[in-house]
Amino acid sequence: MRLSKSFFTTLRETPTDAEVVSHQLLVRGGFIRRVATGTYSYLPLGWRVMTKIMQIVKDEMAKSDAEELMLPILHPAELWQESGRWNVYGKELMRMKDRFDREYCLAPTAEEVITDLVRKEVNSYKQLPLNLYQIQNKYRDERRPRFGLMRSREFLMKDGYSFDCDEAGLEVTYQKMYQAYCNIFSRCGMNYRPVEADNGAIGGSKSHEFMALATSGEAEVVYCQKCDYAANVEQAISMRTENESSDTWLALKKVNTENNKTIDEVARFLQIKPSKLIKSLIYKTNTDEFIAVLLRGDREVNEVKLINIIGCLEVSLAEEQDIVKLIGTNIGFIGPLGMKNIKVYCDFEIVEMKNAVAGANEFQTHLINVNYGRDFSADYICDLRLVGEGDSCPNCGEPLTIARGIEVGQVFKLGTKYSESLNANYLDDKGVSHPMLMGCYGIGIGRTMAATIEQNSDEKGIIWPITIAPYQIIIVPVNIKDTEIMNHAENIYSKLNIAGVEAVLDDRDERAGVKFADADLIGYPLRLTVGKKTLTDGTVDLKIRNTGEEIVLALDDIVSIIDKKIAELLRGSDCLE
RNA sequence: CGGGGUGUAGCGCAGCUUGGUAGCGCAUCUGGUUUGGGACCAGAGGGUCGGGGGUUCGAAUCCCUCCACCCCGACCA
Repeated sequence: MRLSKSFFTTLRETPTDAEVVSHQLLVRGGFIRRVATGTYSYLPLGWRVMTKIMQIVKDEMAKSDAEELMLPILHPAELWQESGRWNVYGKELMRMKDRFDREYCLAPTAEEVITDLVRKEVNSYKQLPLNLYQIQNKYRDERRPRFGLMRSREFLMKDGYSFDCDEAGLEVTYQKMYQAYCNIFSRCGMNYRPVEADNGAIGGSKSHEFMALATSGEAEVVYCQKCDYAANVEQAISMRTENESSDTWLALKKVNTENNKTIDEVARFLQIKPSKLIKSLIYKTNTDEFIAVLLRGDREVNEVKLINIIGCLEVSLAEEQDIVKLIGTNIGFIGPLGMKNIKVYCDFEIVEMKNAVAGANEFQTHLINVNYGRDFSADYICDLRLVGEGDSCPNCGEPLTIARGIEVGQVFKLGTKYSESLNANYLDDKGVSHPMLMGCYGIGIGRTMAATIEQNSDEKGIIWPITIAPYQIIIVPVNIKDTEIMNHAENIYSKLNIAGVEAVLDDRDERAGVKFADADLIGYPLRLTVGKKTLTDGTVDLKIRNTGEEIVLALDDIVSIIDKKIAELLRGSDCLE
């Protein structure tokens, strides 16, 4: 490609509406342009990167026996009603009607359509397993699209779906996809970590997310530096603390705590640690049911765990007026003793606590020497706490670390969730009908591109890993009006093309400084400068973007040395974890 | 959906308080001089001041109302 002929523009200034580096650099470098909130056009440069990522995906899918197909974006409401998700998915589902008032949605994911396809075509165990995928736009009416390509309403996603005869088969497929995803993100030069994840609205039994580690990430990841434990904080568990003391139960006592309501206030007032308190919270579910949650004073509730345990869709802290009506006391003095007409969910740690402090369900009053088993009980004892930095790893007991991450991919075991609701069955070798075991596997292509930039940039611009760079090398003739220099540049350009190197020639009538600045901004891994030295010494300068290293090359060595450098960079990206 | 903020040329902004018919830098176009890290000189083009309504002799500026966009808050690729 010659830049003079290319649809290519860069901005000198950072657009004010872009907050994170990936968004800023994608816009400044002329990779994307916004069309409306959460929707973007991909300019030629951006689309080249997207295509590179897709090619890696396709390559790894082919190696894992997954076949590519193409499903529609426009889905009829009937299929979503059949699976039950038409009502469950909520406002994120983009819904529309045609001229006859028939209802449709724009696909946020495609379990319904693929399951419908497979149930009609597959009857026998002999046709299984199947692993199918597509790469196509998806639509989610996000509450708040932001950060450019990181969270948009329309986005390109690779979504794959597998169909197996039984649990064992699904496990094999799942592991294959897991490995394929590791390969894909490694080849994209990404610093990522697979973590245990919640299944969320898609449902199913087992799931891993692939997190690109980045401070701008919206997700929190918990991991152990000693062993391989890693999980989304929503899902993370920690080793249960042992019974801290062998204290004997003391007599229950009531104390006046004046106007001290919060855990910190009460702890300070009574001169005890927050961990000696029992935190009592009242939640309201999406079906307007109230429940109580008991947690150690220094812990936070993991609402995702709570939702999964209750089996509802949403929870929120109850309003004070509802609490007064229900419990008979104000926020700040709620406690587990004498709680009636309300289900109590109690964290494991509460059971271990000795002589704790809790609200007395009485204004300005707390109870001391509260003990589980003697003074109160709960309807459910379960793990409800949000894991924090320094908690013990559930596998090895070492302190856990928390980091931020961008979710670039996720693999799910769906089991029979969709095959049962949509009747996707097969006959086994005895003629008995069974529902198929499904898995689904997604990668955000644009998000992968953005996450790569979050991890690879400097003050000058992007530093693409060579595997997904829009071009491998840019040739910069310092002055295009000097025909000798231009002849050399053209000559080198065509030689590199013949050698199969992805090269771009900056033949714009610009000063060298402008071209260098643009090359740094775009992030080409290699840059070759052709100038006066080429005429006098017969040499060109090769600059490596990620190291800043500069090499002087003789004209005759260009192709061989560049081949070698590219091979080196390719090896480098494979070595990343 | 709440809270906060912004809309003036392709991009970044000033002007608005105190109404008088729009300006700066970059980019673009023409000519010239330059040419290894975002050149210089001279000239030029480009805006229904987010939309609509109102007040006024007169509105970018004051009032009303819509709209768009961005940022912060219990969600997903």
